[in-house]
Amino acid sequence: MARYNPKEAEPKWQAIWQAAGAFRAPDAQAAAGKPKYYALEMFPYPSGRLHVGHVRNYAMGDVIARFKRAQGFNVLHPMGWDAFGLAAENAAMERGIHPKTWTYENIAVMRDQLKRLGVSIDWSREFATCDPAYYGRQQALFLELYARGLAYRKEGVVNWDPVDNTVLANEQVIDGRGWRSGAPVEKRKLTQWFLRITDYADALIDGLKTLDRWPDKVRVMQENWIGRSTGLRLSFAFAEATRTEGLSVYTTRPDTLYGASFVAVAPDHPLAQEIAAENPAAAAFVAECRKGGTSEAEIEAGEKTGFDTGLEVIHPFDPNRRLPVWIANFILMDYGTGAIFGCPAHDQRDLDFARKYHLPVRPVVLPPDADPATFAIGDEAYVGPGRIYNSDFLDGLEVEAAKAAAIARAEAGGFGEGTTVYRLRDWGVSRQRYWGCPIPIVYCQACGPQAVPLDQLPVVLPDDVAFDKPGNPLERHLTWKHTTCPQCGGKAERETDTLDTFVDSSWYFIRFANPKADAPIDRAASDYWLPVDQYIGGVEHAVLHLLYARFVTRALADGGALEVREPFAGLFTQGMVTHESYRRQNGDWVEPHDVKVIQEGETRRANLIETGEPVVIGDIEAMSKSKKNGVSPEEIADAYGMDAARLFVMSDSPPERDVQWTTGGIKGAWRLVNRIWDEFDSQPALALDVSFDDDPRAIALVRSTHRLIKTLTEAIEGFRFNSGVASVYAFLNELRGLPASGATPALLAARAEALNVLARLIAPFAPHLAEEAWSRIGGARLVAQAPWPTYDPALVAEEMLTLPVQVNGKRRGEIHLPPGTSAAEAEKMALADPAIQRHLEGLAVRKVIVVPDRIINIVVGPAS
RNA sequence: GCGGAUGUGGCGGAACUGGUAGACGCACUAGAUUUAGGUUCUAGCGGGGUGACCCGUGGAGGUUCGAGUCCUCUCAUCCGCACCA
Repeated sequence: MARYNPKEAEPKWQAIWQAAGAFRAPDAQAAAGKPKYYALEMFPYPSGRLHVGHVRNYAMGDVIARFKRAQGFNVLHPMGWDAFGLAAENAAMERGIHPKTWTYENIAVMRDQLKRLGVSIDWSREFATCDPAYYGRQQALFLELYARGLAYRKEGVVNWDPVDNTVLANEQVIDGRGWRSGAPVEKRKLTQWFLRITDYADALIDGLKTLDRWPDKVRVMQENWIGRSTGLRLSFAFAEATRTEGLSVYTTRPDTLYGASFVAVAPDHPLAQEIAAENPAAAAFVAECRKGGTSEAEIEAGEKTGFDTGLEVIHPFDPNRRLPVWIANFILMDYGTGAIFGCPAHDQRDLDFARKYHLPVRPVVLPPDADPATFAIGDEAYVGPGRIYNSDFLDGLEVEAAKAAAIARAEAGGFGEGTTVYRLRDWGVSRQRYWGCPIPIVYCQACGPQAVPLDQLPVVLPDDVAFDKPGNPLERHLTWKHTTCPQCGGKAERETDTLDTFVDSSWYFIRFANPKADAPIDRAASDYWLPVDQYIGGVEHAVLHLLYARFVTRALADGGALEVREPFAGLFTQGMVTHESYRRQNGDWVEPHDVKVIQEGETRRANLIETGEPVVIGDIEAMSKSKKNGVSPEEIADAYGMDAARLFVMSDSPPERDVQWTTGGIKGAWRLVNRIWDEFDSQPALALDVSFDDDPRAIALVRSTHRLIKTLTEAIEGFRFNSGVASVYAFLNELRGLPASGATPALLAARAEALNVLARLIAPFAPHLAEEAWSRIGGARLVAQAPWPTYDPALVAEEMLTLPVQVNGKRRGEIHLPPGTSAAEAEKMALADPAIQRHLEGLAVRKVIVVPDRIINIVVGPAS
């Protein structure tokens, strides 16, 4: 008996897998005949070290990959690096190390760490997005989008992060702050490159319906983000004859037009600007809005303020009515037309505004049971269904019908049209940073912007750059940006902005299909491997990365480069790894390995190991550098091995939920590793071919084994890894009750069979242990190459069932019978049971419900 | 405010399409081995009575022979979006 030694076994098997090429995905051409399976985890940013969250993420993907491989699929399970980004530049500024050096060194470290996890990756396909071989092809794709008008340049107001010194996409602004720096975002006017994602707004919404293996949450988030709404765009004519141009407003409630009591425009609206230019009071109000617009307190309070311009517009359906035109702080310039009509009775914001400025409130939608004579609006706008009244030609219509009628009238009158608007904006991809993919465009004085010819790609980043000053080093580089125009040969300058790193991650999964191809996309290879069958990562990418990737895939497919339109057929968003946090008396955070937790009965306290100083046990939170509550994979591997860590992060909570890292938990997993090993280690030589029938315990074991195959297979397929591991525990408890030696040949044979199956079943979870076990029992080749066990449905069924017997719904006894026993027979047995009879005394049986092989319920009443 | 989820022992969590609630693990208690500690093993472990009885899945109703599961209302927590017309 030897204790399992992961420190020896893990590197040993990793080397053997590598030598055997066990995880190499076949080329698409060679792959025919077998079904394919593409398992992918979101590739990491090479920050420099792996954390336990990564372990969980990659272990889950690995379970799927190994499982599918064993089931006979051609599995593609690649790995790469999302390697461009700001952190590298920050390192350059703080430590004087070149971003490239920093990045590739980090990659080397993390590759090593990943390999030590024992994840079954095809390393031959590895690449980093900062490899010129990758970003050069990305430049080619960008130019293709440019040629098709899907990439374009325009001047616009952009989100400027003053700390990171760069532009941010709308998706990267959270609560008015930069998603990385946390600094309040400023508005700036700049000329920027955009990708025309809005062209795909409908397709991206409609496509969500086909993604039935995506979490609802993510689909809903994307749908909300795109924010499609349908309504009416209509033009209000001004009462002032000097204004010939109408005021265009957008509404989703054209049915309530007769309830309009004012019109309002955003402070940034051209009309507001125009008025502000002449009217100091208006200018002051607009300035106030600008200032307050970004203040959180203002938004929180939600107070509506406005400025009456004195202008009036004519109601489009009733030329006799005039509506005042206001500038209002709650109107957004970048949604719809930046102008609205206010219907206070049926919109809460308009109501708040109307009450403040004493504007009329005129209800036009009558709730189903309300009396038109008495119905009135109080402090709450009525937004429910009903019938239109007070509305001339719309009277009597239901809301939806009235919308259609109002739109039809507006269209007929030539002053409006039914339209769809989106919240989604085009994707701004220019970043004023060095460490990113150069945008392959040059600007010529004579010819304007020109695409860099394909044969001049990649446009490579210069290495000799300095980070001693803020701003973009590419801008300051002495020679890099100076080039010639591909059109006229004259002097030209390169674009010095680089692409948002989310562009890099929008097609990497396509490149994995054939990362060596000359063309950016190998059509045959990507048609074979795509879509990704199972994508795994954190929810934090629900809108950003996942929406961009869906867009880019569609755009490329429309250009004929791809077959698939949805890149990720299945998405799984895994939970985080959390840990208790600890603080010293002075408030400093301390790391878990510096803390000793003492259990006294049911209470816990903690001390610093070194000084004995008591520390406060804090909240359970996501592991983070600032809270110092992280645990490094190295520490864990040293103490327990990677298999124990993998088992633990997958066993303690459902995969979609957070899991709390605890010492007790990892020790439990380590015990499991040893208990499994002990079973294999104590197994005598393979038993001979005997009949299991000779020993009832043997038959029982065979049945349990087959049941385990079924349970575990279904657990993996259903992403219930925690239940799967639990079933292994239960099986082991059963195995432990059986003698390993000195038993009947039948039992020994059943045991051998059980271990043969067990080694294969645990392989996805604890691959090194499984190999060690497999070799201990003389399994053929590697367990990584062994087929997934299948079960015999006949053996999965119990031989004997225990059915509860209820009397009036309360459990009063049980009977034992073989499965398939007839209802009549079961009823007879239940009624004959002495324990049951006791409860039937003096009562009349009214009804007996028998659910075969499940339960029996006897309904009784007083004897008549 | 809108949208999405989640509430089950001391803790993480099981329970397939309504059918024995608490699998499995952690922690805890007692005992055994070793004994410096840890490890390992055995037993117990929702609450109450402690006899084969009652109560129990956030709360209140309801449907059903039977509800953690379905319906209505309600409370709490978490997440996302947030003046989107």
